[in-house]
Amino acid sequence: MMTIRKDGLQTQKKLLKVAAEVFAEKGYRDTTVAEICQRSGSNVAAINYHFGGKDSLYAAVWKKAFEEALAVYPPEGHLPADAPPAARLRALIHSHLHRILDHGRLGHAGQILLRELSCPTEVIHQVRRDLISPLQKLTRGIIMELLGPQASEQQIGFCEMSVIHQCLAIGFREGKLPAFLPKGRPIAEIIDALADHITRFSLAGIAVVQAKIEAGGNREMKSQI
Amino acid sequence: MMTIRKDGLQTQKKLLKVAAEVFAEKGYRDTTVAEICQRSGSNVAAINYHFGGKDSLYAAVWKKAFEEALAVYPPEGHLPADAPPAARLRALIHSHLHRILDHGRLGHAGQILLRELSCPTEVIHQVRRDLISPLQKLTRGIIMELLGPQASEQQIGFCEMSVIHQCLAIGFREGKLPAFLPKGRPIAEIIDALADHITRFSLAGIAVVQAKIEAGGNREMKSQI
Amino acid sequence: MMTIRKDGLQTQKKLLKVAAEVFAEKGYRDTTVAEICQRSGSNVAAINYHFGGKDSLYAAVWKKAFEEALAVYPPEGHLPADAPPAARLRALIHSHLHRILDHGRLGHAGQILLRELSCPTEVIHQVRRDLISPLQKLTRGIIMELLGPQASEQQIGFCEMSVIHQCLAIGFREGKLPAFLPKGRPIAEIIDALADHITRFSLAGIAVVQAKIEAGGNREMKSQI
Amino acid sequence: MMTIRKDGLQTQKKLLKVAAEVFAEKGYRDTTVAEICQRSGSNVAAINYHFGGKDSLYAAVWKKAFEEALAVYPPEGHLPADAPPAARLRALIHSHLHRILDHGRLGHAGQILLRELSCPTEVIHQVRRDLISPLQKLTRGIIMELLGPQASEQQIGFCEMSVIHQCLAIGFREGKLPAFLPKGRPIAEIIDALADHITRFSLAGIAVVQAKIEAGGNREMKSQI
DNA sequence: AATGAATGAGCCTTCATTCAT
DNA sequence: GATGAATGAAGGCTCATTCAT
Repeated sequence: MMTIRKDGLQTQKKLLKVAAEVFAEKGYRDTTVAEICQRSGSNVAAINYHFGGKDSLYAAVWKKAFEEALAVYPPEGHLPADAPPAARLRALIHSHLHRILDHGRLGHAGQILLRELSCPTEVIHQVRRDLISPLQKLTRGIIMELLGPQASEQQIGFCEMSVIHQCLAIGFREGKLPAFLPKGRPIAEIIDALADHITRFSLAGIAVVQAKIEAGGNREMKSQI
Repeated sequence: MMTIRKDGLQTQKKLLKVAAEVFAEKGYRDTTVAEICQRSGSNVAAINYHFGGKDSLYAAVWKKAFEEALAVYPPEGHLPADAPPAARLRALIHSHLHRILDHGRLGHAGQILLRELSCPTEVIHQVRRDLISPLQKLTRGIIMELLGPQASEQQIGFCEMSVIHQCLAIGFREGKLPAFLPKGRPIAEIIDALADHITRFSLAGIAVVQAKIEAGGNREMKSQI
Repeated sequence: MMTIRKDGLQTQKKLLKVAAEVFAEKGYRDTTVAEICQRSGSNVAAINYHFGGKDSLYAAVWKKAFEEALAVYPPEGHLPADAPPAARLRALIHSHLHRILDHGRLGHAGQILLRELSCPTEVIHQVRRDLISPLQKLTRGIIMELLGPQASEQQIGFCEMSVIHQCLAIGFREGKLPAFLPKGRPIAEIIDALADHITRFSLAGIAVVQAKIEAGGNREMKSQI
Repeated sequence: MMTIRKDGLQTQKKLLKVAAEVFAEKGYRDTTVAEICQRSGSNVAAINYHFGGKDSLYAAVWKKAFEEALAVYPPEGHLPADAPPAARLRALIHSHLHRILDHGRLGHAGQILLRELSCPTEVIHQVRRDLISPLQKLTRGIIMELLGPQASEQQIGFCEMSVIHQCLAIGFREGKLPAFLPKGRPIAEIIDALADHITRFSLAGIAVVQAKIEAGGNREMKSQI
C-alpha cells in the first residue's frame, strides 16, 4: 500500500503535541495510544516506533511541556536578580499562574503538572524532581529573604506551602475558571488580577509570620523536634 | 476452601474499607476489583453482588468517606454559631486538615477527595456537588463576615480560594508529609501546627484585603463584572 | 429475617408459569434464573431448590406446556375415530394452530415448541421424541388413508412435511400475525380461517399426489433407493 | 509461537468462514468468540480487531451468507422473466431449498437464516428486512399471477405462507434430512425431488384457491378487512 | 522509515449453583 | 422449607506492544 512518507520529525512532533492534549484531557491511565495515534493521523505502532512506548512518550510530553512553560514564562519573569523580594515573589506567582492557566500558548503544561502532583505516575518521578525542585528552591529563597535569618525551617516551609498551594490548586477544575471571575476578559488580564491577589495575600501572611519571629517567640514545636 | 458465611453486612463493610484504601492508593483506573476482593478475602464476584459494579463501589466509598469525615470533624468544630469569625475560621481549617491528613481514623477520605478534585471521575460528579458545596458555603460565610459588607464578589472569591487551596493542596504528595515537618510526632499535633499557620497566614491575608476595601479603593475590575 | 411461608406448591407453580413466559420470550440461553426468580417473587435459590437446576426447570416447563396443549386441544379435536379422513385432517390442523397461536390459554407452548424445533436444546431431546412423535404418527396415518395403499414412503413423508410445516412455521415471527390478517378479530376466528386455508390447500396437494399414484407413475426415485 | 503474518484479508476470511460454521452449529448465544478464534488459528483479540466484536461478526456472517446464497442460487433460477408462472414458482422453490440445504457450497446460509427466523437476534433486524423482503415480494408476484386479479389480500397471503413455509421449515432439524429420503444420494438430486413435490403440491393448493375465487365465493372474512 | 496485522495478558462482568442458617 | 450471601468458572472486550513486511 502506498503511503505518504512524512518527514519523520514532523510525525514525531505531531505525536508529541496531540499526546499532550490527550494526556492533559484524560490523564495517563485513561489515555490510549490508539487515540493519540488516530488523532495524529499516525499508525498504532508509531508511538512505540518513535518513543519506545507509552511511558516514554508520557515522560517526553511532560518534559517538553514543562520546559516550554519555563522558556515562555521564566520563573522570575524578566526581573533583575537584585530586584526587591516582593517584586520577585510577584513575578514568580505570575509565572506560575501563566503556566497553569494559559493553555493556548503552552499546550497543557499546567494541567499535566497538576495532575502529576496529585496522581503521580511511576515513570515521572525522576523528571518531577529535576524540574520542580529548582522552582521550589527559588520560591524558598525569596521567602527566606522576606522572613529574615531567624526563621525556622518549619516557618519557611509553611510559608512556601501557602504560596505555592495557592497557585497550584487554581487549576483544579479542569481549567474552568471560578464563577466569580469576569467572563470574556482576556486570560492575561485574569492572570494579572489573580497574581495581584495572591501576592498581596501572601505578603501579608509572610509578614505576620515574620512579625512573630521578630517578637522573639520563635520556639513553636522547636523543642519537640 | 473453607469460608465463613458471615452476615453479609460484614463482608460489605470490609469491602468498602479495603476499597477505600486501594482507591486512595492507586486511583480509580489503576485499581482492580480483583485486588480489592483479594485483600478483602472475598470472591471476585463479591463486588458486583454487593455493590453492582466497580463504578458503584467507587461512588459508595467516596460517599461514605466524605460523610464520615464530616461526622468526625464537623466543619466548624464544636464552636457555638456566634463564636467570633476568626475562631470559626480556625475551626474550619482545622477540620479540613483533619479530613485530609488523618488517614488512620477516616479511611482515606482526604486522599480520595483530593484525587477527585484533580482527576474527576464521571461517576462522582453529583456526589461532588452535594457534599463539597455546603463546605464552600460555610467558608464563604466566614470570609464575608471578616471582609465586611463592602467586599466585592471577586474579593470574597479570591480569599475563599486562598484559604481552601492552602488546605486542599496539602494532600498532594500521596499523604507523605513535607520534609520540614517533625517526624514521629502524633498527627494531631502536626495538624494543629498546620492549622495554626494557615489560620494566621490567612487572617493576615484577609485583613490586608479588607484594609484595601476600607481605604475605598474597591474598584478593581468591577466595571467589567 | 421474617419471611412469609408460602405453600411451597404455590411457589413451584408460580415458578413454572413465569419460567414458561420467560423461556418463550427469550429462549433457553438468554433466560437467566435470576430473572425468573425475581419475576416470581422467589429467591435465587428457589429454582435449584424446587427443580434441581435450570435444565430441569426447562424440561419441566416444556413438558407441562406440551401436555396442557394436548389436553386442551386434543390432536383430532373431538371427532370420532371413524370420521372421514378429510375432517380428521382439518381437526388436526386446527389443533396444531391452536397450540401454536393461542398463547392466552396455553402459556407459551407453541412458541417453546417452535423454538425447540429450530434451536434444539440438549436437555430436551428425549422429551421431544416422547411427545412429538405421536403427533406425527397421527398425521401420517391420516395422510396414508388419503393417499391409499399404493403410496411410497417418500410420498407419504413429503405430504406429511407439507402439512406439518405449514402449521409449524406460522409461529415464526414471535407470534406477531402476518399483516394481511384482519386485526382486532378474536384469535379463534383467525385460527379458523387459517385452518380452513391450510386444510383446503393441503387436501388439494394430497389429491394431486394421489392422482399421480393412481396414474401408475409411482416410480420416482424409487429405482435409486 | 510461530505465526505466519498473513495478508490480513486471509485471516478475516477464515474467521468469517469458521464463524459461519460455529454460529450455524450452536446459535449466537452459545457460540464463544474463543472457539471461533481457536478453530481459526487466530488470537482471541482477532475478532475485535477485524470486526469490532461478536455482534458485528455475527452480522457480517449473516450478510455474507445470505448474499452468497442469492448469488449462487438466484431467486428465479435462470429463467426468462416471461416464463410461465408455474415454471418460475418451481425455480423459486428450487432456489429456496438450495439455500437452505446445500451446506457444502454455501457455508451455512440456510441454517443461519432459519435460526434467525425463529430466534431473532437484535443485531440482525435491519439486515433481515433488507434481504428477506425482496424474496417475499417475488413469491407474492408469482402467486398473484396464478390466482388472478380477483384474489383478496388474504388469499394471496395465505398461499404465500403455504409455499414459503414448506420450504423454510425443511431445515428444522439441524440439517438432518428426514428418514424417508434416500440416503447417500447427491444433495442436488434430493433437492430436485423436494422441489418437485413442493411445486406440485403448492400448484394444486393454489389452483383450488383460485377455483374458489372463480366460483364467485370470494367473500370470506372480507367484510372485516 | 513506517505500517497494520497479530498477540496475550488482564479486566470487568454475568450467571448457575452451593452452602450456612 | 426457604433464604440470600458467597462462589468460581467463563465470557467478551481493551490495550500496549511486537513483528513481518
